[in-house]
This record gives sequence, structure tokens and C-alpha cells, in this order.
Amino acid sequence: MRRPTLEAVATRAGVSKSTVSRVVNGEPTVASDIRDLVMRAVNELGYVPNPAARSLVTRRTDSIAVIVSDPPAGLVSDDPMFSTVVRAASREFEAAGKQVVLMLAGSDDARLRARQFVAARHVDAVMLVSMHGADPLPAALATTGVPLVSHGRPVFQVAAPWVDNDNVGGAAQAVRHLLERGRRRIATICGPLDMSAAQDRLGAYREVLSETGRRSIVAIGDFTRISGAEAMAQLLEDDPALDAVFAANDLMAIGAMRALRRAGRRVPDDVAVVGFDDIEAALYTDPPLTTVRSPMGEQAAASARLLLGLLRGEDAAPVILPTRLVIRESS
Amino acid sequence: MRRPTLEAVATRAGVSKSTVSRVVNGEPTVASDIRDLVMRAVNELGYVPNPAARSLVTRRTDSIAVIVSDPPAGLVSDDPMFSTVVRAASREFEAAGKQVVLMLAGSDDARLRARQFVAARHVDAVMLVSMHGADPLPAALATTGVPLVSHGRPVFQVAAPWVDNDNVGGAAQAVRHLLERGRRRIATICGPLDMSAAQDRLGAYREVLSETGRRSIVAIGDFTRISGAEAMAQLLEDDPALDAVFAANDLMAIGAMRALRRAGRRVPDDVAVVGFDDIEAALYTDPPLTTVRSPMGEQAAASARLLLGLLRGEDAAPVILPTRLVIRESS
DNA sequence: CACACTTCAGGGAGCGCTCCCGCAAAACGC
DNA sequence: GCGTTTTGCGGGAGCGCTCCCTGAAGTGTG
Repeated sequence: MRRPTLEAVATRAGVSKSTVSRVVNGEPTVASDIRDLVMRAVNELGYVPNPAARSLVTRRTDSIAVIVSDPPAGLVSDDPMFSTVVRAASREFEAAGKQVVLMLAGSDDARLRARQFVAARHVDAVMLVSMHGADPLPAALATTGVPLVSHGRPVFQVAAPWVDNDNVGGAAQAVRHLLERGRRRIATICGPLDMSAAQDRLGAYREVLSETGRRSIVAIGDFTRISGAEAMAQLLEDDPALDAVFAANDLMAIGAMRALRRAGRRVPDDVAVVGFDDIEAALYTDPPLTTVRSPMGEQAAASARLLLGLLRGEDAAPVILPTRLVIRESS
Repeated sequence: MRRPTLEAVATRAGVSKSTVSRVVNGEPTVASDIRDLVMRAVNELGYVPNPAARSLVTRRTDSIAVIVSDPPAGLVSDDPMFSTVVRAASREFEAAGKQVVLMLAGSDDARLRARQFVAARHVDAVMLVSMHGADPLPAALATTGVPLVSHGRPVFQVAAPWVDNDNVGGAAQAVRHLLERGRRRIATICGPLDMSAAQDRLGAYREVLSETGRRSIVAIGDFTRISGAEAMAQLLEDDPALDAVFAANDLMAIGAMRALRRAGRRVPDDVAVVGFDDIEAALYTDPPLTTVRSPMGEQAAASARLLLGLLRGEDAAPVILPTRLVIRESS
């Protein structure tokens, strides 16, 4: 028993295939009595159009790939950014009637597959999330000619618009805030330096400190809690007298707070801590975390809308969303 | 300029369409010299098969829907479960050469769309994640005849296998542990009662307490941090003398710890706290959270493998994965 | 009332692929 | 040696849909 086709509906309604097609696609040039006739046949037969046949001729798939360029394994399996970004983008795409095809491009193999997939025009457009600097994927995708947008500014310039948040402004605010609180030896835990967000946040930190004639104290993390804890331990060893730390994201700030606790330092009395992102967990640390709110969800939604615009033939310029400091009790 | 077709490759290689098709699909019945000839033509032209044309005739799409039946809006936007589950399932499906189509079925409208989508055979199979009891989707999907597997036991029996973890055993361990620690007034913060995991965990809590002749003290949350905090506040009001709380997941346990802190109770001295899931954040609370480790990632991977097996024609029975208590400092 | 023009339905080609069938040539058995 | 099986390739129908083109009514004008 096979699914009913357009032709079956046409036969049952006593009209032609063309007419059924018109009704199903909502074209207005069909008399309303005939439309009703067709709709009844559609419902009676439980007809659902075959998307493969449709996209074979229309050359559209009405689906969009969201490619998350990820570290290989469960390194950041519970990354709140993944959840927030994927959800927000999905909502936006689904509202526009587009299907979301999720691809994790962690390994080289997966990246190759992703590239092939896009080249096969399995999707109409691509949204790229969080790629590292050395990632060859943006360039590879650009050559396919498929509309492309990047969530976050790519490290290497690529012919695709992007949406980012104001990493520089946010980080600068955070560091200035620590200075205003009278902190003198302000360290930072930065993210992986092949990511533009990490670069920008570190750059702003350095800039503000050098403006006021202070030296930078830097440890490198990878945006995970554990790396924040390790980096903090390293910093305490390097400079036991530090009295503040700016972590380039909240997860690392959370890790840093644990390391500080273990080292017997009080937050904020001995060491002030400021994070970045304002994930929900930042409200639940002890003490609650001062952080820079970056609108991750809106950023993803904006990326999605930019891509949808591109698909409608509009042209698109990069967007930078504002960030702002949220002062809580850790600083 | 249009993409090259099978026919173009055939012409260039001087063979028939059939032969090119055979080579592209890796059939062994092609002489190796001809195979090389074809492959050269494929590479020279940059040929990539058109998936729509292919699935029109094969009636396969090689893609699988992961449908996350979600609360409407950003309620749990950074839910670590979403990230872990979606990632693990994706990895598994991608390794099997299947594409993952992600659908958020939060609203009734979205559920309808999802049902239509599956009915249109846009995907070969469906993995359903975390639906609530009243969710009509499982039943609706079952009628489409598409292979279906559920991540987590559905509340209403449905003709689809599922993979769950041992919620009953885990919760019982947690409560017994609190009893062994000498706690006498043990409360619980349970999850939404239309979810089987929440039901099972609450049921086990009640069972163990009644076995030892104690009464239950229950507050209801919805698996979010904020609901955990609110429920904890409620519990303290209801029974100020309570000396332990078992939260049905870690996020609520984290919220509960904040509420306890605000109420001036020390953990674990005044009130012991045990969570469930063992998400990464449980390691970073102060004090680190005692919790029941549920293998969320493995559960998702197992669901995915079950579905892939179904697709190969194997039959599948429900699976329950073991859980175990991880004792840290909050109890 | 003849004419042009608009409106609306049907006919049919063709999208790019797979897979069944047929056929030639090679391999085998006695 | 001839009949039979096996191997390897080509031909071509057909998957279910869209969309261009055609043509038959219906509408308006002088």
C-alpha cells in the first residue's frame, strides 16, 4: 500500500493534477468550489506532498543546515551556549517554515561530510556556529555558493555576513569596573586564542590595563569550567597577590571560583571575579557572579533572520549586538 | 550554469548512466578500469548526486528527525540535558551516515508541523526526546508508521521502544543514603508529574520513606533552577525542621542550595542535599553536590542505536540503563 | 453581435536519479 | 566443440511533482 499521490487526489476530485497542485500550494487562481472539492479529496485520502519530488523540480529544500564546529568529543557536552544558540536559531527557522538540519562538524571527517552535504544542495542555506580560527569549513562552504551566515565573527575574513556581540566593549566594561572597585592586580583567564571572541575579550582587557599603566596577568583556558579552575590555580601560583580576575566566560569563572575556594581565598573579599555571557548559572554561584551579559539567544536569532533575509534576496551586513555589565556580589 | 548530472558524467566518461550510478553507489560489479574512468570524470566535473532525485526513487531520505518536545519558550534555554542528548544522538546518527533534522515541538502548532513533516516521509525515522504526559505527539507519530524510538519512557504506553535510566533505583539509593547519614526529616523536590522520570523518582522516594515508617515532604518543581529555589523556600516554610532534601534533578538541587543559603542554612551541616543526573555543574557547587549519576549521553546514544537497528529491520525492546550514587560533600 | 481580453483548468514535458531487464562476452562443464 | 552459466554494461521506464503552454469559458466594449 503506497501513499496517495497528486494524481490520486486529482482522480478522486475529478480535476487535473495541475489544479490539485495549485490548491495544495495555495495559489489564488482557483475557483473556491473547486478548491473545496480538492481539499475534501486531500483530507479523505490523507494526502501529503512528497517533498523529494517537489524539491527535485523546484530546486529548493526549505531546509537550512546549522553547522556547529565543535571540539571532537564531550569536552563541552553541556555547553549552555550550544543549547541556547541551537534553540533560538531553530525557533526562528521553524517560524519561517524552514527545517533545521543539525550537523556537528567536530572532526575533519565530519567537516568533509558537511561540505559534501551542502554541495549536494541538501539545504538551501547554512548557519555556521562557533568555528575556530583554523577551521577550513567557512572557506570551503563559501565555494559552494550556498547562502551562508556566521554566528560570531569568523577569524579569517570570509564572504559571509555574521552577527556578533560587542566583546570588546563588554570586556572593557568588566575590567574598568574592577579598577573602579579599587582592584590593583587584575588577572584574566582568556579563551582559546583561535576564536575571535576570545581574542577580542583579551585584547580589551590588555588595552584597558595598559591605558592605566598596569600589566597584564594572563592564563589561557578553553571556555570550560575545568580549564577555568586550572587556569586560576596557575594564576595564583604566578602571582599570589592578585586581587581580581576577569574570566572570558562564565563557565571558566565558575571553575575559577572553585579553585579560589580551594586555595582558601574569599570572593570577593580577597579576589573579585567577573565573568562573561551571563548564563543562568551565574545567578546561582556563591556569591552570585558579576558578569557581562551577552545576548546569545538574540545573537542566534539575529543570525537566523539575517540568513532568511539573504534567502529572500536582501543583502546583509555584519551586526554587532550590545553587551552590558551585570553587577552582582562576586566583585 | 547548472550542476553536473549523472548523465554529464556518463557522457564524459563514455559510459552509461547505469554504470556511473553503480560506481557512485559503490557497487562491486564494475570493472576497476571503468571505475577509475568514472571517478576521474566525477572529480573533474565536481559531480555530487542530487539527493532529491535519489530519494524520490529509493524512498529513503537517510535522515532522521530528533524531535524535542519542549516547553514553549526559553524556560530551560540552557538545559544541559538538551545539549548532551542532542549531541550524543547526533554523533551516533552521523556516524551511521544519517542526517539529523532537529525539531522543537514546543507549541501545538509546532507539533502539528512535526506530525505533517514525518507523515510526508521527510525522514526515515524519529527519535523523540523528553515528552510530557499529555503530549499527543507519540501517538500521532505512531500512526504514521515511521520507525520511532523514545528517549525516556513515555507516560502513556505507545508502540515504540524506549531507553531510560534506572530512575527508581537511583532515587532509592539517594534516599537510603540520606537515611544512612542519619537524616530524619527528608524532603523531596520532584519534577513535573506528567513526566515519567519525575514520577519514578518521586515514587521511589515515597517507597523508601514509607518502608522505614517516615512521612513524605514534597514540593513540586519543573526541573529548572528557579523552580528548585522556590520549592526549597516552600519546604522550609512547611517544615522548618527538615534536615535533608532530595531534588529530582541537579538544576533544582542547585536552586535549592541557593535558597538554603539565603535562609541561613548550612549545607550539609543543617540540611543535606542530594541531586539527580550528575551534570557537570554538580562538581562546581559549594559544597560539591552529592547526586545520582544518570548516563544521559549514553542513554541518547543507546536510543539512537536502537533506532538505527530498527531501521535495519532488527527488533527492539526497551532498555534501562543503570544509575549510581556519587557521594560528594553536600550530604 | 462580433471582437478583444481576462480568468481559470488541463495537458504534458521534464527535474535527476535508481533499478529492472536484456544482451553480449567471457568462463565453465562435459 | 557446443550448450550453459556467470559477469559486466547499457537502455529505458518511472518515481511524484511543478510549471509552461494551450484552450475553453466568461466579461467587457463599441
